Parts: sequence; C-alpha cells; structure tokens
Amino acid sequence: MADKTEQHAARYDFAEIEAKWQRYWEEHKTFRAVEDPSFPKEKRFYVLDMFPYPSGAGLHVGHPEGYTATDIIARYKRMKGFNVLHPMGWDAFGLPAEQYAVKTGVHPAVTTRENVDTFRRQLKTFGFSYDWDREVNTTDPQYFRWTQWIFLQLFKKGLAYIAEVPVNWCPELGTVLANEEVPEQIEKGFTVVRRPMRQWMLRITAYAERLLNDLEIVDWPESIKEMQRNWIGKSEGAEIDFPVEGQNEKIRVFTTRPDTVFGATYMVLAPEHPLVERVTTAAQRESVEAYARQAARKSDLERLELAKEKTGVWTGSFAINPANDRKIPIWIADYVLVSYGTGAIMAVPGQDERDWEFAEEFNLPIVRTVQPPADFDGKAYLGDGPAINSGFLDGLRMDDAAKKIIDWLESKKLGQRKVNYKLRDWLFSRQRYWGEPFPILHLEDGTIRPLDESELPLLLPEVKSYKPAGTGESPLASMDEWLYVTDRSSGRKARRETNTMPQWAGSCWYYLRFIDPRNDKEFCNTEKERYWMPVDLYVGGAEHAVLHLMYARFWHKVLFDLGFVSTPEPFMKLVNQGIILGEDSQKMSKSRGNVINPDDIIRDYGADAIRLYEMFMGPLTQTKPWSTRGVEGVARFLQRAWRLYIDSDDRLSPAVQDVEPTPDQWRILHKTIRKVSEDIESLSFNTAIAQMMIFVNELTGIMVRPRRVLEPFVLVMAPFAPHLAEELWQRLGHGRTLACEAFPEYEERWTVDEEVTIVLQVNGKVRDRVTVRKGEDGAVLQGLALDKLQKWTDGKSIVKVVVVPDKLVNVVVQG
RNA sequence: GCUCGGAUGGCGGAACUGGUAGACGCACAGGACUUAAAAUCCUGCGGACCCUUAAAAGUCCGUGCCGGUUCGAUUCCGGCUCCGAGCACCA
Repeated sequence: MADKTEQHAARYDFAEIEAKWQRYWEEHKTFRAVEDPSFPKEKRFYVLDMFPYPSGAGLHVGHPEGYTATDIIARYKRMKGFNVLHPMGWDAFGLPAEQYAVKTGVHPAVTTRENVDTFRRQLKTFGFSYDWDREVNTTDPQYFRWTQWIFLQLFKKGLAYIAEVPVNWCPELGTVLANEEVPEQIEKGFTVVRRPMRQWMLRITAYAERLLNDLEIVDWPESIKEMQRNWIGKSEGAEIDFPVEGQNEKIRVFTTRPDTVFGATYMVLAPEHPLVERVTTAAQRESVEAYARQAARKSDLERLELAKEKTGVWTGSFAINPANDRKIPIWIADYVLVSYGTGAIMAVPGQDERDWEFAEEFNLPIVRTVQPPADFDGKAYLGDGPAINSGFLDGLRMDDAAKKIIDWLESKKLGQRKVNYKLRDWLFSRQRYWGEPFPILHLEDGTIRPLDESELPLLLPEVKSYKPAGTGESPLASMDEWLYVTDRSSGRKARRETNTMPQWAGSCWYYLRFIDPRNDKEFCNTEKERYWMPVDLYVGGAEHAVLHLMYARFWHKVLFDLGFVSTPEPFMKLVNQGIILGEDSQKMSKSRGNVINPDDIIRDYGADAIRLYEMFMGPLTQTKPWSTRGVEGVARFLQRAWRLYIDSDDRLSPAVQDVEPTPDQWRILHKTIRKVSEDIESLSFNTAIAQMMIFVNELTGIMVRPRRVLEPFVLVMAPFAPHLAEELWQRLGHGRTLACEAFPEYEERWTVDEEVTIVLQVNGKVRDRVTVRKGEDGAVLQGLALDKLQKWTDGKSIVKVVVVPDKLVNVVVQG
C-alpha cells in the first residue's frame, strides 16, 4: 500500500511553473540558433513548421499538433548534439484582413498586427522552442522587399510575363482567382466566370520536368508526390497535323495514342479554338456561334455537373486524316478543353470512351484499330492488343505501332513526338490591396520597366477605400499620387502596376529568410544558406500538397539556377499531420459548436498536458477526434510523474535516494530510453508516451527511488513536457536549463530481459506457456514442450516440432 | 470513373523482418480511504460456452468479407465490401 503522503500529494502548479520556464527561456535566449562552424554539416538540423496565416480567430487545436511534433524533434535533436534551427513567422498577406478592412475601414496592417500578437502570445504559452529572434512577417516591408526582389529575378530570367488570358473572374471579390483557388471560392457561394484579362503569369511550366523528376529525391508521403505528379500531368505522345479540306489550314492535335490514328473518324475543336471561325461554313455559322456562346457561359461547376452528356455542333467542313486520306468531319464540343494539348483532338471512337459516346450521340462512324480480347463486350477498347484496320501498322502492338507511325509522320512532316503537361503557367496577379505590389512600371509607349533594386521595397500606398476599383483593377488604381511617377531612367511618365501578388508569394521563400532574417543587403546570405539548407523536416497540413509546395519548389529551383541557393529541393522530408476532429468526430466548426480553444485547455490542464495529449492521441499523420477526457488522462500521468520526485510538502521526496538501482529498475530505464529515442526518430510520439507511462507506473509505489534512474528519465520526458522536466531538473539540484543536456543513451544489455515467456502450441494453437532464461537451448525447449503438451498430443502422432528460440515451440500432430 | 490511404474491444489506439492479438490511455464496474463527496490508490474489463456458492482453471470464436500460401497470418498473395482524401471529359 502506498504511504499517506503520496496519497495526498499536492498538485503541481503547472501555471506557475510553465510561466517561470517560458520566462527563463526567453531571458536566456535558450533556443537562439547560431551558425557555429564547429558543428559538422550532418550535425545541423533545420526543422520547420508551415507558418500560419494569423487569422482573427486565433490558434485552434489543430495548429499545435504539428508544432508540438516539430518542437519535440527540435528539443530532442539539440540534446543529441545537433545545432538546430527552429523558427516561426507569419504568412500575413491575405483576403480575410482585407475583407475586414473593406467592411470596417481598419487598415489590414492594424488587424494583422493584432492577430500576430495574439498568435505569438498563444504560441509562447505552449513553450515551443522557437528562435523568436528570427520571426518573420511576409507583410513587413523589410520582408516583402525581397519577395519583390525575387520577382525581379524571375522577370529578368523571362519567367514572368504579361498575357491576355482567360481568367477566373470573381465579381463578388472583384478579383481573379488561380485555377487552384476556384473550387474553394465556389464552395463558399461565390460565382466565378471566365473572362479574358491582362495578367501576370509565371512560367512554372518551364520547370515541369524538373518538378516532376526531383520528386524522386525527396522523402515525402507517397500520396503527396502522387498528387503533384497528377497535377503536373505529364503525358507522352505525338502532335499530328490534319489538313482542312479545301483550305490552306491545318488542325494540330495532341494524342497519347498516335497508333490509333487510322481510327480517327472525326475531329473536335474546343469551342474557344482560334480556328473555329475559319473552318465554320456559312450554313453552320449560326448554330456554331450559339453553341460557343453557350459553352462560354457555362461555369466550371456546370461543366462538372453536365460532364456526362456529350454535346457539340458540326462546323460544316472536313479535315483529311493524314494516315488514310479519308475525309472526316470537324465538330466543336465542350468536352474538348482549349487549355489542354492543342485544344483540338482527333476522335477515335473505337478506342476512346468519350469519343464513342459522342459518336453514338451524333451517328458518326466508328472504326476499331486495336483488336479487343475475344470476350470483350464493351464499347471503346483502350488496350494494347494488335493494331487492326490500320494499314501498315496492322499486327503491331501499341509501342511498336506508335513508334512506326511517329517515324512515318515525321518523315512526311505531318507530326512529331511530343510531351504534354497538364500544368499551366501560374496566374500570379490579384486585384487586391493587401498583397505585395509589383515592382514594375508601365511606360507610355507600352514598354515595361522593372524597378531597380535600390527602389525596393515598393510600399503599398495608404488608400481611402479597400474596395476593388470595380474596373477589374485593384484599389491601388485609384491612388493617383502613388500610381503615376516619372521613370528615373527615361524621365518619362509611367504608371505603376496596380496588381498585387497572390498570397502564395511570401510563403515561396520564407524558409530561406529564416536563415538570415535581418539581412538588408541580400535576401539571404549565401554562406548561411549553405550552413542550414535544405530543410531537414517540414511539417504541415496536407491542404498545401499541390499549391504552396509546388510554388515553393518552383521558386527554389529558379533561385538554384541563379546560384542563390545550394540545393535543388528545399524540403527533404515532409510530414502531414492529421486533422483533429471535434469530440463528436465531426470537423471542428463554429456552426457545429465543437471547436476546442487551446487557451482553455492550457488554463485547465497546462501546456505540457495539451502537448502530451495531442501527441498521445494517435499517429501524427492520422485524422483523430479530440477528447478532453483524454487530456485529463495525460494530466494525471504528469501528476504521477511529478510525485515520483516531489513530496506533498512540495520538496524533493525523501524516497529519491542515491542508491544503486535494482536490475529491474535499470531495465525499465534503458528500455524506456531506447523506445523513446527510436520513437522520436520515427515520429511515433504516441508509443513513446505509452512507454513513459509504463516507466512511471513501474516506479509508482516503490519506497526507494534511485536518483540514477529518475534523473535520466527527466531528460527523456523533456522534449515532450519541457516545463515539468525543467522544474524537476532544477529541483534535483541542477543549476541551469536541461535544454542542452545530453539525451540519455541506452545500454543494450539492459534493454533485454533475463527471462522470456515461451509459447507452447499444438497445431498453431496456444496451449501453454513456460518461462525460461533468455537464450535457452532449442532442444531443451522442445523437451519441455513435449512434456507440458502431453495432454494434447496423447494418442496422436507427432509430425513435426517447430522451435523458435526465445519465442515458441509448435508441435504439429496428426490423428 | 481513376489514384492514394484506411478498416483491430464500448472509444482513441498498440503489435519488431509472419511467432502470446488488444500495450498505453479513455470510458465503465467493484473495492480502499472519507461523516460524505472530490481527488488519490487497488482490482477487473473482446465475445460465447462450460463449471461453480464464488473464484481459479478450461473449451470454442474473434483483427471488414471470401479464398489461398504456411507448422503458424492483424502481418504475405488473389478476389471483394465499406469508409476517407485527392483528381476528374487531360485526348
């Protein structure tokens, strides 16, 4: 039975202790990172969180999940002798602050500052070991001058250009949206229409191949890599020219199956295709134009819903299939997209399901060019059977046929091999106020002059209204005194670019600014960059799988090509933390009323408890529901751990003694060190915590608790529950923070038990167990087993005995 | 439709390269302490059956479903079902 003092031990005062150590770390700058050259490259560790957008709602419990994981890693690595860079900052440009400004007239900078203060205060209450001296904010002119500077590098390299492109225009927001942003806004109830506008584009397509290939060299979740691969959408095939009958025009198509060209029985142009007008006959003009108008009006959403039905109109003219010189009709249909390939297809209904449906709908001929399997009863067959009805390709399989037809087309100058990507250039401008202004002047003659580096940062002007100008331009367009300037070099009048950059811009390179955040000569010092890069571990939500992670990789590669950074990829290892659901297992939302505020949890249970709980809930990468009962559980564990050391009178317990630990105590300690170290390395924090609980359970109730076991355990807990650990460390008589103490090493011999339980099976069923010393001879085990298992083997013949030392004996019998 | 994940007690989850399924925690039940409650501590806790005053012991079933490989399968293979995420007329 436990003694009286233990039963009535005082609760440890987490509020006081946590505040005390947070103050200590801040005053001593415990977690400041310095580029100390005495650390070899492999002993430097850059662990990064996806920095948050500081919303007005403050931190939710989802934020600290990833942040706690990286903090455990950061603290652990420091204790393992690494020089650790672990920074935090704010991705603070964005729509919410601007929309708030439109409503209230409060400058977004003011809102942003307030929100950042809240976020910072909240994060500090978790005791995260960030180097706060490196804090950055994307809306700080000293930050975005370098965002503008990088844009200038892109511009000079020809990777930024203005184009008249069909954009996704959102009238309610008064801005265009990137393709990637459209579904989200539609979901919110906004309308999005297609409309051509002059926009800044970034030539990300120039990097498509490298963005695809370099996925091989990063350690990312397969699902994220796959999403990026799909987004880039590489496909190999051929472009083929189809002459238009009776006109000096040809229609170029892209196909991944050039081997099926003999089966092309008609052609389809996207309604927006530039050749539509010229190939349309007078008789068909009216219906073609009506169809094109209707297609243009369809929103993406409608296209999605109507995806199943095939519609289209004949243009009245014909093309010539270059493979067999047959005359085939030219149609327009919205199932062909102007934005992919050449915006035109050769339709091969025999092999393509969509073409098959269309051909059936409009009674167009269908010719099979690939032999389907004998039992095939479907419609379009896309397979790799031998070619049929294909002239000189007959009998060849897909790959050979494709090669032969491409060679033939190339020799006749009718087509060539072609690689195509789904990836489009990045629409980079927004008609908003709260973003980085482009460092660009438009001269009267239409030429574009980039600002000089010395003219950066180009600040946002103060405006009277944050509303978009309504003309499709940003609010900046109404600020004449800002807008019109005299160009320094030419002395001519110039107008500033009124667009601002999208929110993604600042997050494309922030991980580099953390390396050298106060540098006013360069965006990042080259030597420091070489010191820290690449990011060793990057943790954040899966919602950034394609956008942020693709854009940042793109900018990084540009900077790499320009010699500004030393690694081809920025983020070597990526981990997506899972979403935390409400207690009702539903997504947390205000309307459901199931939102958990971390401030409340810290107030009631302490920062160490919420940290520990969020790590104990389950695997980091998994979606899992919140349980405040669960928080109570880990809070109880922390109390029990505390009471191993501290008595009810709040002093070091007399049970903590300088005595030699028993072998069992050595074993539980070393097993714990081992399990926790290995689990931290593999980010299996939940099982690491389970092991710490086992340790505490085993030592609870023991009257004499050796210091030589308790002290290392404090260090083991430290990455998870740093406040509690620091306090215990101090009370054990240590003068300074444990943050840089060496993490305990385990001794192999203490991680194995002397005795093991051997399972005795008959025909694979467990019948008995026996405890023997570890390493017991197999023959002895077999003898023991046969003896113990007689009851089940009597009267049967023993076919075989399987002996696995230290594990089991399985007796196989018959009869 | 395609791609990628996943499915284990009342719940969250554990299980090394095939070798004791259910660690750890939550909930629940019983008990100790208390005038009482809270807190704390101790014990039990997958299901069915058998037996018994009770307990122990025992038997069978059990990791989404069906089948296979194996002395032995949560783990490997084949085929399905359901759930989640992403993509979606990409030629």
